[in-house]
Amino acid sequence: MEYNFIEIEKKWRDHWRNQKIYKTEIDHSKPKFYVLDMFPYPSGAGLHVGHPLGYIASDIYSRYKKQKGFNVLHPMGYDAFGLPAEQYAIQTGTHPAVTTMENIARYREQMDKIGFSYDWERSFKTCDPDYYKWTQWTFIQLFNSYYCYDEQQARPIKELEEVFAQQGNKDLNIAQTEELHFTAKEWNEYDEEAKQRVLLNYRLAYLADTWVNWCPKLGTVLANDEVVRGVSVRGGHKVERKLMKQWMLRVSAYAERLLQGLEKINWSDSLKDIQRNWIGKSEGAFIRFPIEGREETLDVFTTRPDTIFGVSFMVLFPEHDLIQKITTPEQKQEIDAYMKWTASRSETERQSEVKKVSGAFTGAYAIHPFTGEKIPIWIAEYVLAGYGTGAIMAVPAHDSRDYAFAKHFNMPIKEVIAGGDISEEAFESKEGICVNSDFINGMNVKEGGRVVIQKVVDMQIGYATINYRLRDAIFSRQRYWGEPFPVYYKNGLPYMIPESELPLELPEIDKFLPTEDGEPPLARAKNWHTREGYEYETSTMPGFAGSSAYYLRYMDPHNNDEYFSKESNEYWQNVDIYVGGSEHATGHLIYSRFWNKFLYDLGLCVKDEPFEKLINQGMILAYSQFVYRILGENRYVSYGLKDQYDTTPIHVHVDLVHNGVLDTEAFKVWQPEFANAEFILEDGKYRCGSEVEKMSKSKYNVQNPDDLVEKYGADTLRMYEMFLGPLELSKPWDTNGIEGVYRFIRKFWKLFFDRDNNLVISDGEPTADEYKVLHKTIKKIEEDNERFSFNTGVSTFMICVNDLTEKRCNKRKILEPLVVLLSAYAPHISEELWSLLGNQESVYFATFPQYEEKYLIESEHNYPVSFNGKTRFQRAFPLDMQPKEIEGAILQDAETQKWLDGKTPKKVIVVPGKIINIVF
RNA sequence: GCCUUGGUGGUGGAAUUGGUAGACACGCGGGACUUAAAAUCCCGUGAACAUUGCGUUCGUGCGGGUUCAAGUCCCGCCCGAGGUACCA
Repeated sequence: MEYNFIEIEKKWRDHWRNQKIYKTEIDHSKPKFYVLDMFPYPSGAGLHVGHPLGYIASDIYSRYKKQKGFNVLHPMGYDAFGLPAEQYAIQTGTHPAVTTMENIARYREQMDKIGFSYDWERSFKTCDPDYYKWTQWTFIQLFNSYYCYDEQQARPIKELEEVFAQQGNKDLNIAQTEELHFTAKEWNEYDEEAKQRVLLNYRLAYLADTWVNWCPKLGTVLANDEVVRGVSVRGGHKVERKLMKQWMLRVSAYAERLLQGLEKINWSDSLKDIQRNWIGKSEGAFIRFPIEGREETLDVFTTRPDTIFGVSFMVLFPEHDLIQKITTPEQKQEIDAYMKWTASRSETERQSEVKKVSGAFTGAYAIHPFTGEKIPIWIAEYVLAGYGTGAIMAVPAHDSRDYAFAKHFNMPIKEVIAGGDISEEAFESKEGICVNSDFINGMNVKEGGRVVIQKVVDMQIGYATINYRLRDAIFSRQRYWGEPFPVYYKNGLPYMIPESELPLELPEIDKFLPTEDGEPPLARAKNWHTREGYEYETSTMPGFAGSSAYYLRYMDPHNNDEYFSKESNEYWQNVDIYVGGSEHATGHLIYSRFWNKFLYDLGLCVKDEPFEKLINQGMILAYSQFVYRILGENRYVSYGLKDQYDTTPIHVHVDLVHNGVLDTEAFKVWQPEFANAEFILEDGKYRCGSEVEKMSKSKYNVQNPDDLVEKYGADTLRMYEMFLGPLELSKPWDTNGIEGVYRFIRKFWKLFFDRDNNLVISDGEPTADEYKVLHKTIKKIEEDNERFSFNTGVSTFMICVNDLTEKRCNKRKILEPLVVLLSAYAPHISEELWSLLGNQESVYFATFPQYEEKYLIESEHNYPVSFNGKTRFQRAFPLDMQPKEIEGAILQDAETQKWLDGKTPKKVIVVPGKIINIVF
């Protein structure tokens, strides 16, 4: 029998589907293991070879874990709400649901061809009403909760109402939008509307006027993680700052837990660091400065209370509430002009001119709490609205931004920490001795800071506090293709529709554009909400709403009464291995952790963290190939000779190039303009130039997995994608090496057949040498699998097969375990060989082969060594050993003799610490 | 700027706790089979020198250090990739 992968793969694909081999159910007799891929957004372009990289790795691991006796949950679904389908709908009028369904069908077809072991019965897409019902449900729970810092968890808002009625909001340590003060009496006298308004200040999903990233081109607001360097991640459009009433999620309340949680999960340090930076915890002090001649105070947050004697001016962000109140008539014009100027500047402009100093003086002065000095109050763009109090005390001697500002506007720079030279630049070190600083002179920075904080506490003008960079997430999008909010409005205040009415389905509308008066597309919907006479929310939820807890839904995807059953969650717990790209570090992976922690607080799920271990697969780039056209001619010159001519490089389709050599005939046929092309060759060949770029249609470098599956088979593709290099690394796709893997697969196949392609398997007892090969392979593959090192895993197989081919080994006792071993990597061929060996059940259910140590120990580098009275199989010898040849000396104890089995080694060659060879 | 990574043959990459650096594969060169090609198989392939068998020296971005032993650990640089950036 020839190795006919087309037939074999189709046969087993059908078999797996028909027999529902990959159906997973709760099984308390086995330990669970949950392996998850980040589900894809089904785009119109289909999958290219980069997409399946992570899926193949997780599939190998799932199959491996299954073989080790775990009950493995390995699901797949689609992140189906999103901008591209909606943009397409606006252009063509095709409903996003239609586009999405088509794309999903294509994705599914492509994935099926690669032989994944997903349990497709658990699959769903985020735009299914059955699914987003629970996204909406969670939103309602967020709305009905507040966050208690003392308990470090979310609590029902009802509880808070009772507390307010009894004691007002004094001394409550809870998350809030702004600081309010009211007594129980005041609360009880509020009418319903006023109470609701106050409660919004504490809800975990709340409505507030916020400065948002508004993208006019996309017609919607964007979250911080959706904006990079002042432009939108999707499309790269300009983003403006705008004050809008938006739904927000109080993610910031969870900042500390999100930070702490990182300690107990197994993610890469770099990813944890990205999250730590994003959360941005900084310890410092809140200090209240009096303003000369006014009742209002100027509140600042600083991490350097020790530098308070170096303050030479104060700065507010340009839209700060205080500005209108404190600006003096003389300065009014200047301030107004400055505010007008900053308002006109887009986020993009601001970001690109970070180094440029600008600002204006309000004419007002703050009073230094210790010295009584007058400190001028300025406004400037470099102070941010969303961080701290939106106001700073500027200490130019010890902060480079304040330094630049002081230099530019000619303000005093006063050294208060010794150790630097402030004549040229700010001294920002946090080590040093306080000078020119009254009662903290001579103390070090830390101590000085402590004393200052103590002092402001005594004076009741401040306290030590912690600030986080993490902001609340903007949760409204002015788009159609997303989850509708289960919200209606009464007198401008939001109310949730009852849970019994969920899901609130997305209505049909005639056009997907915003309305003429700028309302989101949903405002076009007619007779949608059943509540006549009330306004309803016309925004929809952002992309991360549906993707924040989808992994929980896989545990119990068809449950219509609950998000997921208690039983299923107690069994599956959380994701053991999560595989996906690191581009989600500050978006999805923060929101998911937040969402999960909230559900944990509700008592819905048993685990506080959603993803125990995270594997980041690298991006697959592509080599683009170039030909060099001589300027103004239809002649093309080979890469090595191109410098002798005046040429332009032209992208050429990668399929026309093999190992850097252009197939000139195919090139002529490729496009009409090349039909009469002439070539200047080197060594009789046309060599192309190449460059590493992202995969893109226009660069003719996209590699489609379907083509490769057709040419080499899915098993070869799977193994080759793994063989390419370490999973985490970004690397260029290079089809050239795939032949090597293909050769290996056929070589493996040939072990089972004779010259005439008859199955010939011997039942003979393998030799010790053959066992050694097998056991070494098993041990190595197991190690490679456990650390997700599938590139070395593939190599291990190759070495083993080369070895067995040389030994002409066709013994069942060797080959059968190898088939099981290989089935995680190359399931189709393994399944075929497994059944040819006479097995009835699918190889998917076979257990991982065990090895016997007696053969293993004979492998190189593992020798029994007696040390401290124990015999171990190890490489290293005691440290005092010198390099030499030892004649029998170290192998004389009883244990070692037993292993040597009467044989006497002639000579043992060691380098210090390691045996190189034993000569018998 | 700050944080995180990484730098090994012509190429992708091995080397798990410091222990024969370059596994495995591609490419390249040579050979066998063949009328020929494809396929397959075998040999060689870090560099330099030496060469009829052993062989010698140098080699993991650069410069130092620790160690019997360093790609791996420490100190100081250089370069690349990713993240982040007026976060007070």
